[in-house]
Amino acid sequence: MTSRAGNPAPRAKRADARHNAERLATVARNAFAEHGADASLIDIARRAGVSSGTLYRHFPTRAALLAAVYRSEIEALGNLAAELHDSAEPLPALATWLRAFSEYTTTCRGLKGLVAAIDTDTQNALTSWWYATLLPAATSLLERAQRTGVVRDDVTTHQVLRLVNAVALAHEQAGLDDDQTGPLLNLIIDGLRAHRDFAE
Amino acid sequence: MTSRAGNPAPRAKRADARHNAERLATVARNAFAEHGADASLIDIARRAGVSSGTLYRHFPTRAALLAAVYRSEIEALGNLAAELHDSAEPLPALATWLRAFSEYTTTCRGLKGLVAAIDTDTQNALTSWWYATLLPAATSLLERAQRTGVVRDDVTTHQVLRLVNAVALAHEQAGLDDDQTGPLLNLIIDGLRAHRDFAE
DNA sequence: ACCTGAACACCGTTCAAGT
DNA sequence: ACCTGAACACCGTTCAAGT
Repeated sequence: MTSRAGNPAPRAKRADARHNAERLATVARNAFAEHGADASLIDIARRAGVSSGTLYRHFPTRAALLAAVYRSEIEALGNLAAELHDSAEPLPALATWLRAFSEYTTTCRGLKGLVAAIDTDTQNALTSWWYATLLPAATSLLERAQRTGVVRDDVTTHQVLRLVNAVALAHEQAGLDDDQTGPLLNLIIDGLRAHRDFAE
Repeated sequence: MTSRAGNPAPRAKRADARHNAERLATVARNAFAEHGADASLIDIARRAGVSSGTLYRHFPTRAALLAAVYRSEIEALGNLAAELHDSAEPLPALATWLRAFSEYTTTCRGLKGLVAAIDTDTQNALTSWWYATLLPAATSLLERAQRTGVVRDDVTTHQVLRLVNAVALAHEQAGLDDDQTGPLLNLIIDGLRAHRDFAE
């Protein structure tokens, strides 16, 4: 049964390996919070008390580490999308989700780096669980709003995520100060709405 | 007369120094075009046939090099703003300028890094000529549009520049493909317009 | 006045050698 | 199966020593 399962047999890790992976993840979470998604990997390994080789063994890529660190946040965003899809009107649902998404990436700085990897790493992203969680979540809300006619239909999910993430990224490196991101998010959501007249 | 001028005496450089600075700038322009604003400085020096120390002597900071490389583009944007201020209605003037700004930063990849430095480097930016060119240009158009009531008044010039630049940045690292930036810019400009009703 | 090149302090990534 | 630590190939930045 185990060997015939669809998933390629998770294959329980050895105790020490599991411990190292966990420790790396928690150290990484702090490091990302402090230095952003570009935090030094070598420093993370050092602070976790393991060699750099061990970090690479567990997390072959930076995106893999980021995804592991922010697993629960990503899943929460996935669930939120499902809830909003059932409980709110198309436009408010999308708006609320985008605001939540923005809050998450602002609170968890590293998350922005992962979202940005959607474009950088498309090859790997396509086969990763976090991509399979986040993209359909956003897509379901966006496309519904577009079908209903309340949101312009010339934008894709990729573009919207990119846009909101870009705002968060720009804000991050601007020296986070206060939550000045509100007005810009309102601007974006307003811009998303289907427009009748357009100034040229 | 020369020594009593307001500017701190440009003080003609020695011929070799001037030649090195020019060569560095042209090499840098290529490097930035190829690798973006993060292009390796050491590589630029190498390709220009000078030592890294020489690069630092002429351009003590990355932003200084970027500003030197994109001098004409920055001035062109300044002039364009003045023209549009006189020749076009508030909203179209702002929209056109933002589109031009976006085109410039897309064509000259490194320009995005300079604009981003407005936030990173505020200290130095405040005293730099490019800042004194770009910011007033954008501000004059934005504030006029706000006074006229056609653009929402809860955004600052900083925010708008940041936003447009962020879109360009995100688009750059997404693998430039085609000019997919059009729809997003339209979205932003649309969002900038003063809104009567707002969906929450 | 200007330039060179070494020096310092950092990276990411891989891979033989160990347990 | 997992880990270590050295090795390789890169950075940015500074500064004595030269011309």
